[in-house]
Amino acid sequence: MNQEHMEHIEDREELNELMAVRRDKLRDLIDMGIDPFGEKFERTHTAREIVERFAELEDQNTVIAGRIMSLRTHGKATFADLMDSTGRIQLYFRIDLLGEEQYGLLSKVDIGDILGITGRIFRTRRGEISVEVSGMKFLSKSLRPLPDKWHGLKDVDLRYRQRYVDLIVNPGVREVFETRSKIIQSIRNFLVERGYIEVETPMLNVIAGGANARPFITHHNTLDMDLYLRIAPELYLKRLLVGGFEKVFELGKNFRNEGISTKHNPEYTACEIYAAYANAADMMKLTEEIFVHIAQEVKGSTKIVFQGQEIDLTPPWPRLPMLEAIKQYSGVDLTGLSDEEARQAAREKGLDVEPNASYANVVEEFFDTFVEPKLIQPVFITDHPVEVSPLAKRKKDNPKLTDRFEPFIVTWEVANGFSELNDPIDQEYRFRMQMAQREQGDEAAHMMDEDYIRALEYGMPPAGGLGLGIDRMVMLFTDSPSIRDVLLFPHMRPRS
RNA sequence: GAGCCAUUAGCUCAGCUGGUAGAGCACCGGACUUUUAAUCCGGGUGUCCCGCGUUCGAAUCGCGGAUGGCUCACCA
Repeated sequence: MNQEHMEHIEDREELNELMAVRRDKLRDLIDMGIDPFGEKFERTHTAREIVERFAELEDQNTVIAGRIMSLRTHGKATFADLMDSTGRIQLYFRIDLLGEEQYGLLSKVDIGDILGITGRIFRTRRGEISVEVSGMKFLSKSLRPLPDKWHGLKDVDLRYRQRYVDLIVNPGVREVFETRSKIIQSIRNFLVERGYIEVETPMLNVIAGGANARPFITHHNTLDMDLYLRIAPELYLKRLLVGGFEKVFELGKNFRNEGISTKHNPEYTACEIYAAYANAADMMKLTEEIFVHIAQEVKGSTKIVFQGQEIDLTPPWPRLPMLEAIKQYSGVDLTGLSDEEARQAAREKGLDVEPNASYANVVEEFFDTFVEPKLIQPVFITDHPVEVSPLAKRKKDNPKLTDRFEPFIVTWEVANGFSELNDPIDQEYRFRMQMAQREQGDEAAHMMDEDYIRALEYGMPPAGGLGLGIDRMVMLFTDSPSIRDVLLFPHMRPRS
């Protein structure tokens, strides 16, 4: 600890009283020759182990470490709660056991300090499993006060910006992210066990393809060229099917330069899965299996509760063609209508449609207005119009529709899949249609990807593809109403 | 991007029709050797989000701005 360091401790012009007091204690510890920021510390138990295995551990010595979450001083005895990643355990300090000097150090301990503790496991008169402290070591002095021990941190702005504090004081938050980890791990295990190979494809793209979305633009200095952050890995993964991989998946982030909402974050996690020689029907079954697998692993049941509603994930989920869903929920049959007829039908139902809206636009509008808000229990919406599905195979019996599906749960689209279009000639035509839309101002329409067409020209096996929205799945399984609750550091505007 | 709402102590929140800034927790001093939202006695620690305006006087009223939440739009 050099002179400069010591001077910085004094440098507290900006500090409020609470922080100044903590720095005084820090200084006192240093003056006593105690390092407030200790080193590697070997533990013998966790808080949870001590509680769960108390019968066999009673009266034994233990070495534990964690953060002090509360202090109750009673003169010559003090109680404290120590929290580690497994839970809390009570500490009991006595002056006659520690001696005056060691016991006196407690006056330098603040809520939030990280301590290493040696002691004997016992149960207090009131029945609380505790550790009677015989030795303590400062592992990290905390220089900022923690939020209210009872009310915690509620200000959502602060919770997201200072997630580290949120995690310390709101125990449920850690559980959400533990569940998130479990979900991702169980998807990975599920796919690997079935012979899928996990791959990584570029996130810096020359062409942002595989989805309809506006991309972020970045710049490569030495190449002096702009690049896009990927909006989907789809086109790369299907190049791998051309190359001979038959079952691949990628789990990672996509970046979309779109609005932010309770269901949208600019960067989000998706899992895309491709299986050669399969089709949309196979991928729907895979979707059901994955959801059931996760539900069993994290909930132990295929019935879950989301915001008070019971959701039954037991397969099979109904398959409902989009036009039938619209007929069912709006009473209007849009099958086979011309653009003008479709616009007329929309106006009759009081929908606001652009004068040049296409049939596909009208179908989407009907779906979003009348159908989507009703889709609470799991259902596959299938057979989307070809115009909004530029990478999906057309249906054999109706080339205006595609062999595509989107599962909906609690009104959210949680995935998207289809029989992959492997005809390079039709694919080139579809890209041209997309470019026409682009020219009409649709920034989210596909860009032409000549190399992808070239890949298809070598021959891609027929395949089924599936993209899972991981964040929404985590929301569903953790009963979280906002995507920000399942992202450790959701995107926030910087504070001035 | 639009509408509505919020922003007061470290945290959670009161603060009426404009009149010297409040509580609980936390913190500081004191008492207390099995407490657990420990208790008891004493202490209020503040850029009332920022700026401008109205007024004798603004946390409070008006205008502008910042950040956040919700709804809508774009999207997954």
